[in-house]
Amino acid sequence: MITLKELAEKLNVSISTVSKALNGSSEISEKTIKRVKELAEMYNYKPNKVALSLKNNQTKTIGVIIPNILNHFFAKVLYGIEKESAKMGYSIITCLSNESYNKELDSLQLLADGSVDGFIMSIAEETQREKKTDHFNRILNQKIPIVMFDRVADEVECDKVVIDDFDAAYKATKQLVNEGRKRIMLVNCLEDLSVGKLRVKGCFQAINETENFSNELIELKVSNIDDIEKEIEKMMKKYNDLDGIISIDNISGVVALNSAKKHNFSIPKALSVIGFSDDNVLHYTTPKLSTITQHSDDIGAKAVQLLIKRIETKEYLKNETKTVNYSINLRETTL
Amino acid sequence: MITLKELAEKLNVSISTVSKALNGSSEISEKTIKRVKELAEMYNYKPNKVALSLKNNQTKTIGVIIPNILNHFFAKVLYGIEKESAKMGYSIITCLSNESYNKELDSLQLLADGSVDGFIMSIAEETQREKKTDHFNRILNQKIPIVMFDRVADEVECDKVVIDDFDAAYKATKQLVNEGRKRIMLVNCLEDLSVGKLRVKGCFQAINETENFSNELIELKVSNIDDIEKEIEKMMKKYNDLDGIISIDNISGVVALNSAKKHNFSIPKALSVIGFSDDNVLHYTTPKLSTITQHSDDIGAKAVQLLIKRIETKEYLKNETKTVNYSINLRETTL
DNA sequence: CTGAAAGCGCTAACAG
DNA sequence: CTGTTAGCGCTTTCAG
Repeated sequence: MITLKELAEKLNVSISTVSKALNGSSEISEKTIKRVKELAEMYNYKPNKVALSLKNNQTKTIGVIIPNILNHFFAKVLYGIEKESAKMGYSIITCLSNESYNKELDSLQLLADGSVDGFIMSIAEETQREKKTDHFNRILNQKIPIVMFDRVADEVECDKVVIDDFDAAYKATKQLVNEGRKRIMLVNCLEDLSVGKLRVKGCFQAINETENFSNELIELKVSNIDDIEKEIEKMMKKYNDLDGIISIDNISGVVALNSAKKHNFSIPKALSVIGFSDDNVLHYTTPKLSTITQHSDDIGAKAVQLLIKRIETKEYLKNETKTVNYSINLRETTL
Repeated sequence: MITLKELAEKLNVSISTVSKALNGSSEISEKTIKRVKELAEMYNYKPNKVALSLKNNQTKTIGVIIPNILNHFFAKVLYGIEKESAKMGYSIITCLSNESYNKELDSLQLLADGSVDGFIMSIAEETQREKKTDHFNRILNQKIPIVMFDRVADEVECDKVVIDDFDAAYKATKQLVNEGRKRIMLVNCLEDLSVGKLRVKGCFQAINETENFSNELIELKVSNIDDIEKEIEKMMKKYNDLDGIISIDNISGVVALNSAKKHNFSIPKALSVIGFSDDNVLHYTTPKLSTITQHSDDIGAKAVQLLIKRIETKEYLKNETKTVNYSINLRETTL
């Protein structure tokens, strides 16, 4: 890596002349500019990013904190974040909280030492369960903006990107009701999460609106994802007249579908299944699972746009919450 | 964010005194150290990372380039990389090449401006198909170390982390042969990749070793992952006496299993299926898929260890290739 | 048109 | 024990 100083020496001009020439300043003669640029090209000069960051007091880097990268939803949001950031000339530093409050806290503090210009994050499960928010406010007080997506904290004053989780779950349940399903199982692995609560509310709302309460919603809460298959099978044995399943997370819809097949439910004739997800699960199921599709990459892209706007305008009041569209894809597991 | 200078002013001492006190230098009196540390604590002083990077000429940051984050294998490697890096006090800047040579090139050049101390990467499909390696050597010439994993370029002199792909595929095929399978389909979606070539070789080796060539291996090459289901089904119609399937990538084993069930193959009685993967696919299949398990997080961790060793010893000769163990998990789709 | 100098935040050699 | 100074690589104001 060659520096301005070294270029200056080779050219017998001053450092500042080289700097100005490279930036095409009108203070410098055409001839000098050309000479400088040629040599710079030859030595493949690139301004040192760290020095620029120090000088400009901005790193053009975004800190991203993901609760669980093995969840396809978050992987796809990250995909969206990276793509949009690159387009806007920003890099991303990625930290994984692995659902731990302490790891989330560490990551936030670590990167708040001047490493990043702002954060994009989804809150760790432990943090939401224990309702911790002080660490967010400390960062915000340092004038480092945060954009939260998916799992957000309403009490924290920052930008947010979400889908209308209540409405999505409501519509999905409504679909089952309209198909004439009477005994619907709600598989809930997201009990402690903000999104989970909204989705459950949406499901119950749809059921409560049915005439003379003829429809039943049986909620299966699963706290440990590893138990999910066992728990679902238990329910299928207990309620052998199930005719609908709605899963509000990324995985359990697929598991429920497989279990239902194993128990010889005819799908979708006798039993409908609908899950949350984006499209990748399609590779894994027959028949193809009907889903609420979240457009996770759009969520990531929107978060980047909000954050960069905030960084570049330095406008720290008036927070925005952007709602990204979802879509309902009825495929082969609904009527 | 408070700076040394500001602390110094408040304390009426010089900047260097504050710096030394904070670092517990023996040059400074106990009393001053205490005074300084208390104030620093109070104002939550943290040394500016960018300034440190500039001074020390090292960023404590690793550039990670991933071809496809939506592939669970890479997500899990990233998980391993992040975890190990954090443990070692490094951050990671993540770029996604999305299998594109240009994006890979851009990411490499972008971060080689002093943003990172080294790279961990797996090569983009396009790069491997077109056999491009110059861009790696340019980075290496700048004395920035690279560790490649999974998809590696043998011609490039750098550290590498792989599994014994040949052997893994060989053993998996051998398993089917030993079960008495005679007509085995090899599903190959990795035709252009270094790992794919090794695995295919391993499969054929196992077949060629059988007595009087009684076993047949039918290779199905699929270049576009979206066609995979269609192509597999086509083969199942064409060869209705298939009795074994080996898939050398992460996804197609599951797809093949689902298709086989749809075509009423009795599994594993009439047909065995074995795939590459790590454990997540288990959530998605009944019966549970037998797999070659790659321990992807170990691959990531090993890569970090190699890279940091290289960074901190500044020893640029003698490259290492580490082979990470795999395991064969025979579950419910093999005898 | 070109150069000297200051400063971003920090460390460390050297002077006092 | 404390302070001054130079320097990491760069931009930018100001002087020439």
